[in-house]
Amino acid sequence: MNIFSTFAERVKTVIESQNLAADGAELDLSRVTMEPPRDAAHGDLATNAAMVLAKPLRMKPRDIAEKIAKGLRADADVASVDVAGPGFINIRLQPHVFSQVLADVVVKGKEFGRSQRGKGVKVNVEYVSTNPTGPIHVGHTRGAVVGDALASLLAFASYDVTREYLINDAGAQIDVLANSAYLRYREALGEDIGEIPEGLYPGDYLVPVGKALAEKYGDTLKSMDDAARLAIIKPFSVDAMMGMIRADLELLNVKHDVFFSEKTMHGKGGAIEKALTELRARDLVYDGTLPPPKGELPDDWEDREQTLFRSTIAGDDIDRPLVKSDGSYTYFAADVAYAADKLARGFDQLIFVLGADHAGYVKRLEAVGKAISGGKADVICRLCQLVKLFRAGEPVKMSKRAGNFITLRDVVEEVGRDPVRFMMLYRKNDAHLDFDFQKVTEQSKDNPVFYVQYGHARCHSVLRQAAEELEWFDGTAQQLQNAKLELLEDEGEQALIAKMAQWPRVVDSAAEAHEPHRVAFYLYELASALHGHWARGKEKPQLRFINDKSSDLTKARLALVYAVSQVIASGLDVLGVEAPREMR
RNA sequence: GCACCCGUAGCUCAGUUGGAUAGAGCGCUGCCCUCCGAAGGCAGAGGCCAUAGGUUCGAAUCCUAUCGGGUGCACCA
Repeated sequence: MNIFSTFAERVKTVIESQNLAADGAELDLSRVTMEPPRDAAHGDLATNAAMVLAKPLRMKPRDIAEKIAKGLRADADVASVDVAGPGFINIRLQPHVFSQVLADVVVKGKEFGRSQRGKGVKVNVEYVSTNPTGPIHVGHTRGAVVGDALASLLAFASYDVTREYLINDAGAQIDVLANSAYLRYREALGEDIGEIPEGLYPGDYLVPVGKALAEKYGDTLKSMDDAARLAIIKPFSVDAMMGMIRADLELLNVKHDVFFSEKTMHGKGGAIEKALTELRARDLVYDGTLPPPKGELPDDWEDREQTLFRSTIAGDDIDRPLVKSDGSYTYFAADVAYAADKLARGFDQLIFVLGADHAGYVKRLEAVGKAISGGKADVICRLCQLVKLFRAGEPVKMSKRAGNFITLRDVVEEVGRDPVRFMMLYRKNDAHLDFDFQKVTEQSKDNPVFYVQYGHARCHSVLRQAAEELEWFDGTAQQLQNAKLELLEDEGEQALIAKMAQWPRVVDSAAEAHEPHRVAFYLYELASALHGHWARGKEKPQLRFINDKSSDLTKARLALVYAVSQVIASGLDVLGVEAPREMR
């Protein structure tokens, strides 16, 4: 039950029933919103309806507000309505409405808050997509977490979500990988390979790959010609790297449904060729020349006719080349074919979670999606800004020298999966983020991860305690479903219920804005409301959840505590963070 | 040179899609444990929302310009 959307609908019904427009014209009510007021003293709900309608109706906002208020007062769920400020309509609800919300949470548990926004919409979310040439670098951690959480958020808003990873297994970097692995293979056979030459990957992670090659093929690879050898080593190394990458992602609880190989689109009669032929027929691909880049000309600039994609018709700065001077496809050609493939699979939205260094690709990706789908599909790009690493306040230096870079695995193994995930989501994705190894593992209120998880654990601590102390309670939610929730009259209790009532709205708006960080901030607020109320029980023992005078009151409060635990757990689920029942 | 992102308390950041007196955490000051987890809570001080214009009933939010920080810029992946 989302009280904001239900009462927004009721306001609209009131407006329509009053025929405010003199000429009976249709009113545009799309801008009418229902929000929690900034100050809780104003009431439970506030709407801007009167101010939004002032202009089209050519009436004073406060006059409209009074009319709408009159209509709302007839609603049995409404306790009082005030018109305030420039024309806000503040609504105070009858207590039974909040009892209903709480009862709804108790019944639905973690399903409370699910939104129907995305019903019937097929969404593809692509994230991570790092090159399969080594372990995942720490720089990709944020995109991995944001992409994964965004996908979960959309799924919770009932979108039909596919989580996808593009394996860039076609380019020149795969040759480098194979050559590097070959070197390690020779090393495994007992050769002294000395320093790793410039231009090859020096990392230790290729040592086991070399050994595995030696075990499987003996020394037979050495006598082959380059082409034959590469044909064996390339897929072998890519598989090994992807195995490592998948293990890294699993460690961070990042999931994908589809791992899509770029290589499968190349070659004669492949997806790229087919896509380009088809797009040429639609005049989206043509042969032409590009204007030279403005400013400084690159040394090797060559003015030649090439195969171009008409991305400018959809807002890109220039049309983009599809074929390199050596006749092979550009990376962008693969992007085009890949987008065509996704669209052919029926996706309505293509979402890309990218690093900030890929900001330059946003326009062309959007252009590709728009051009190929004829404007029917949405392309949405979310950029993740850089993460700066700190250790106890000191910046962590990363040198690019051999093997001396920090990997995703390093970070997760040092601080744990939950702190990494939560902190990566505790910022707007396009804002810079400072990540301090020390701070994120601190078990104190300064650490939001801990603070929220502690809130969940505290709830379960109460439920455990109650199950021990009370004969009639066995700790299950079923026993709380008939609780007399109207007994929860304390302001702290009501504040908690009101906060939980916002959860469906948070899910809805976060999904719409593609901003999973809103969930993290909401959880912090909810945990804060819980901790605050808890402390009040210190000063006023009669507010404690377990009340020795009234089992009815105790039961209602246990229902409240249970509900809070469910909403926190539900939010943490979306973020992919564990909800522990006790802290250790 | 061009494009995109960012500029909010001393620090790190939110800000409900244009709404009411701009909010948290840290740090600072002063309080609260015979108590279901003090691993917590309460209160106080702290602001020209980078700057200057504009749009309107109303702007931190939208538009333009300027300043400052970041990222990227034919055929790389």
